[in-house]
Amino acid sequence: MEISVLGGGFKQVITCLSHLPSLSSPSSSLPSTTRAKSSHLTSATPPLHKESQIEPTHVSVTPRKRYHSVAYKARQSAILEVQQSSDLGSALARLGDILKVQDLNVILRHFGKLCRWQDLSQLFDWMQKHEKITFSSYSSYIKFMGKSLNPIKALEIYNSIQDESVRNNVSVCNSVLSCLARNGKFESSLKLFHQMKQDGLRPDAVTYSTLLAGCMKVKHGYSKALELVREMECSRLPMDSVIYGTLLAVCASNNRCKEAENYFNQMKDEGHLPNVFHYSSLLNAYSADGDYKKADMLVQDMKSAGLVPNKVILTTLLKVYVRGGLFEKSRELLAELEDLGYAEDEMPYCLLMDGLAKSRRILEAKSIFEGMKKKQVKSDGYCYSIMISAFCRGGLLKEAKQLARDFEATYDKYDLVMLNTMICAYCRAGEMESVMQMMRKMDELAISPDWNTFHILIKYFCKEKLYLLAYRTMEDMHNKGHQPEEELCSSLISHLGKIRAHSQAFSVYNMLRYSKRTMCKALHEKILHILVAGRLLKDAYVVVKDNEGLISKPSIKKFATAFMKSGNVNLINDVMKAIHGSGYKIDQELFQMAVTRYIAEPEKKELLLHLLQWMPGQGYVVDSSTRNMILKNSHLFGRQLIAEMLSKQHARAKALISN
DNA sequence: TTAGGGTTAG
Repeated sequence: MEISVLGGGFKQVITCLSHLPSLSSPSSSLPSTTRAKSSHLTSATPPLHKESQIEPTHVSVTPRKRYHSVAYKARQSAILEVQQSSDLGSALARLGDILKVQDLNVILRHFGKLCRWQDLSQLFDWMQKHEKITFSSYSSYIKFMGKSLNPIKALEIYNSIQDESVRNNVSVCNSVLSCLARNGKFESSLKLFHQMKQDGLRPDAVTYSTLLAGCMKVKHGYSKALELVREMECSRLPMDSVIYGTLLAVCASNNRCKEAENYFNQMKDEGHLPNVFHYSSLLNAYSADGDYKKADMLVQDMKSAGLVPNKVILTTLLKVYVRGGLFEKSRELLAELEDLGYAEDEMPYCLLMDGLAKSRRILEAKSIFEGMKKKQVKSDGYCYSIMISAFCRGGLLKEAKQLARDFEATYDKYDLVMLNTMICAYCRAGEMESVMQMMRKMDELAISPDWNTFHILIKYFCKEKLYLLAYRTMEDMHNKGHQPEEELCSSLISHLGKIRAHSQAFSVYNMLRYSKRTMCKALHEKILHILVAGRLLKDAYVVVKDNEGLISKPSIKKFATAFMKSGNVNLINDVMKAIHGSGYKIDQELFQMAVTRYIAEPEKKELLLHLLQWMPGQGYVVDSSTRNMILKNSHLFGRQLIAEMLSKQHARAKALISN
């Protein structure tokens, strides 16, 4: 009955196939609607080859291919049997001989599409073992490895390929590169790409498209993308609409608004029609600087081209309006989103609330929040975190606290953003107990505060004069890979200095020093004072040595005096050289102190002799009282040597005077 | 006959 609505060709195929028991069953089990839908297969255009191999029942609808050889039918039936078998191993043992490589590839792709990773690997291993494998087997298998998030395995497979023609096959290479790029290993994929080219790969447009897609998620992605585009141009590979799409997305994610616009126009000039995604990327680029005039024009242009703005387009437009401070227009657009059923979750509301809050229009944000709660919009708590921050920002701490409590009562699940928000709210409200409670919760969930929250916590602890707690928090922050702001470090260093936590102060100084941030000069001097006060003279020496020319003379004098008095005697000469090197003119008092230390420790006589020898070369000579002191104790050092050195210094002094 | 892209919102 159903068959009568179909063309005669299809009817005949059904009749013909029904002779084969294994093939007739899937077809007859189709519901009648599905069969009716399949009627397009009776049209003159043959179905995709791909499809025909996976579903042999739909094969050969064109009259020319209506009848197949027995061997062909046997293969098709074997493909189905292997695909449906519950014991792949035995199915392959039974049917492997009938199946050609291309049949096995069909099965391989079938498993991949259905995410049957176990079967996929088992089949691939079998194919390798029986040497029934082609480059397309590798290409498909590696692609699916990438989808199953196993880039290491994919790379292993690729590296194990011995046959050079397969290794350099462009589609195999593209698969590997795509697999690395999509699994966040963009740098590795670029490296491999260069290696592949050296080994003989001739990249095609797909190769470049793959690599360009990787540029989206990385830092400096835009400049990398430009390099790739230039390389493409040099190889005379034409741009197509896919590549333009990728490029636009790269521009958008790197805030390259002007460039996105240029590519968009270039694309149109070359005759490629932009689709919703192209528009969306460009619109997203506009949203970065809130250019609502351009955004409006673009959406208009899109409509004239016959495209209907979808949820993403309209939400992005809302973002543009919010960024541009057009709150009235934003409200109207939000209403439109609601009418279209595009505001079923909290996101568009949050966008607007956040924008209002950032413009200090807290009460307006609050009214949006209340409106969305009244409408019972689906929320996972994000709107709470926005409003709690908003209340904090507006100094409405009571409201913030109340909302935090509401949130705690409604949701028992905390996520990173919420915990950060709550900690910030409680810090602002001065609720130490609640802050600690939230921190414990973070600990339990193995979540760590974000950069901003760390700052707020540290500032809060400083305000409460809990400097050691602030220090431990900063240490934690540093260990988690965050770089604290210089100003915060500087103030914590001062506080720690005041409570005589000298080594902790030095540790904060070092966190800053070994980060890539620039440091203001005064900080070196500040830490130097703290270290000197704490008698951490060796550390102080390192600070002086590492910051030649950045420390004032009085500070150097203070340090040097402290060092000569009680620093490590073995480093006295080094300190002399360091302060001289930083342009400080060493005075007699310091020399006298140094000599006194050496006299007290005669076993260090080599050091004294070294100092005396070094002095004249730098224009220094000992004064008479130091000289007398040395002479008085010269038996400790060897009279002859001392006499020689002092006479050298004397000669130098005379020369200096006559000059 | 194999490989490629993409949108919003922490």
